[in-house]
Amino acid sequence: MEKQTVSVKDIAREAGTSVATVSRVINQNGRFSKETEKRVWAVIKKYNYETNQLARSLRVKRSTNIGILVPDITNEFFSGITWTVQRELMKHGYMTVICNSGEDRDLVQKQVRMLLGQKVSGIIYIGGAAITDKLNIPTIYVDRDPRNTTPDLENDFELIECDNIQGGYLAGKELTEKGCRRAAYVCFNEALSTIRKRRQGFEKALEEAGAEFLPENGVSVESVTLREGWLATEKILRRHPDTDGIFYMSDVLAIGGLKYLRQRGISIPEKVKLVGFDDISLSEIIEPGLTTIHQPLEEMGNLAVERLLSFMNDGEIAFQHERLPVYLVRRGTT
Amino acid sequence: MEKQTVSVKDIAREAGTSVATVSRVINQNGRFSKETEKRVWAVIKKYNYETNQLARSLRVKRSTNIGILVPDITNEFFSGITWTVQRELMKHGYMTVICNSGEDRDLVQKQVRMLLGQKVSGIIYIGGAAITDKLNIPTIYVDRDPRNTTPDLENDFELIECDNIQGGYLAGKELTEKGCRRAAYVCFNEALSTIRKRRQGFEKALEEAGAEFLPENGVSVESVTLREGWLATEKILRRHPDTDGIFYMSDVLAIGGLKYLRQRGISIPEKVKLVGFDDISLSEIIEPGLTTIHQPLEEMGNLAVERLLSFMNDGEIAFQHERLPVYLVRRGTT
DNA sequence: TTGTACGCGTTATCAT
DNA sequence: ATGATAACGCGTACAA
Repeated sequence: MEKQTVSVKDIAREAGTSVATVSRVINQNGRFSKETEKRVWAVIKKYNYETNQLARSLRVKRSTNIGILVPDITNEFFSGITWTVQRELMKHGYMTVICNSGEDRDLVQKQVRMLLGQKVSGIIYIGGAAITDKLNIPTIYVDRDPRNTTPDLENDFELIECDNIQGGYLAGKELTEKGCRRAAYVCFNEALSTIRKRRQGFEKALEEAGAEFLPENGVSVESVTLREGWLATEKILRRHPDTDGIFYMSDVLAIGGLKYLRQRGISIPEKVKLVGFDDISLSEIIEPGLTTIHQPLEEMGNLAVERLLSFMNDGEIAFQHERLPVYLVRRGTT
Repeated sequence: MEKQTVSVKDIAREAGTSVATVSRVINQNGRFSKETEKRVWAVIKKYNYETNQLARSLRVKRSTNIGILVPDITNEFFSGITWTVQRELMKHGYMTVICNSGEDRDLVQKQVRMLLGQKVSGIIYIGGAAITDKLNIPTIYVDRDPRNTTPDLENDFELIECDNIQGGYLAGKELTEKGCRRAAYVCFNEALSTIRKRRQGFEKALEEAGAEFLPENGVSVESVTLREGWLATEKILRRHPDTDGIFYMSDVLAIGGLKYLRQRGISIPEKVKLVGFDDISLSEIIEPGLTTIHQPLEEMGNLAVERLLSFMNDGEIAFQHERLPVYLVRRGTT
């Protein structure tokens, strides 16, 4: 074992001064002579002292940590936005605590409690569903609208989302314009605001085009994985072999579906056309390239941080709901 | 604003007892009457009290948090192993603080300091390169051997890695057995133990097969992205148009390379054969399926947690270096 | 069974 | 410019 945790007291003793002075030097508060400062720094270096953040946060009643809640870190969309947020927060001197829930509602609760117990000064809640308590610290919701699952929330919360309705609409429009008459969709959790809005826009587009829309042509999967996309596609084509277009509400699902169609020798886009959502990097790489709805991931992350900072610093609480535009990226599946 | 943070003192007052009793009830220590326990719990519920982890950890000198350091959360290999570790730690009552460094050395240092300042009880260091200080708390290194970059470390550290030499060897063997005579490789950071070992095994296989190996046929990329894989492949083929096999030390790079070859109309595997490393889910989905070296991601994560727990609890420090077996997954690129 | 009082490592206030 | 000391919220030894 090395030496036990060295504290300001140790530094003070060694530097022949008091703890108050050491603290002042460290935080560059108050005044002190150049000479003692030198001495203090020297001892700090010598003992490799690091201030105990626990004690510090306890004392000042706030930490310099921000919590990020994310539903599925293995999905590139979420890991990408998480990374953006973390990088941006860092520029402003904040450390980031990433909590992955794996879409587990109970776990989210535990994680929220941990973050609160840890006295983080803010929370960025990506894919913010399934929280029951209203948070009393600065919080920015990103991607999913929490109102469905958090009854306490009225409109007094900040939300950064993309235009999901428009996204769904663009997807539907692309399919019908390319000739689809019997389109289906694959969604994830129907309770999520993102999913509902995307479907809403999708249905509107089909309706406008006078395309037949079979409500039972929607399939909901258990989790967002390639395999689930594969299975969902199989289910759809088994039920309605004449399906000529599928809208997947996540690129990961779409790519799984693409795989199924290729294995079955079903030609894309001639026989079946596909549109995804998110525009993750794979979508460009896969063959044929996946036509999809691009989400402005970076902008969402940056805006979230910007809002959180002004929330925390200026205390500004506008409770804005920002809706960022999306656009269609046309590739080989339509 | 809601009520300010409620503490044990508040609970004690309201329950008509002392702080000591409240604390005992919460932690189920010592003895107390069933009756007072009831009363205390009731008040706790009523005020929605949550213990301040900062204060608690400060007092008991240890937290129930574990830090995870990971170099690139957007890479499925790392996010997958991170998720496994987190899930497993949770089962044992530990919360997890994920720190993504984006392969930034300076950032890693900052994050380590934060974790230490946060008094985490342990650290799982995935892809553990670029740390200068020796950690004085239970630490398990996963994937990368830290000795190259952490001079202080002799052999007194725990490491969980896969058999990288064997992996490289299997890759080289596969290529030569399928007829490659002029193979190249694409690596990431040549200083990393994983990379060096993979290359070592690869070269050995080529040598055994009597295949020509051009040292300058290795390309090192700046970051592990699809784009970098694409560029590296272009570079290789421009330099040596007769290259007939490429070993990518990460699936992400390989898939980027695959894309390049398809765009150039170079037939796979007839003209050029490819082998990747990691076996991420994309590798199975892509067309043609990527032949790659499978890393036992789950086992690595589980073992890391197991070791960390015995390190922390039993104080058992065997400083073992575990090397888990890998195997080749043959798909369409060879 | 329960309460009092101290200490964990910091920072901030008030003296000096 | 510097030092003594209270306070942050909690756990626990000791006393009752």
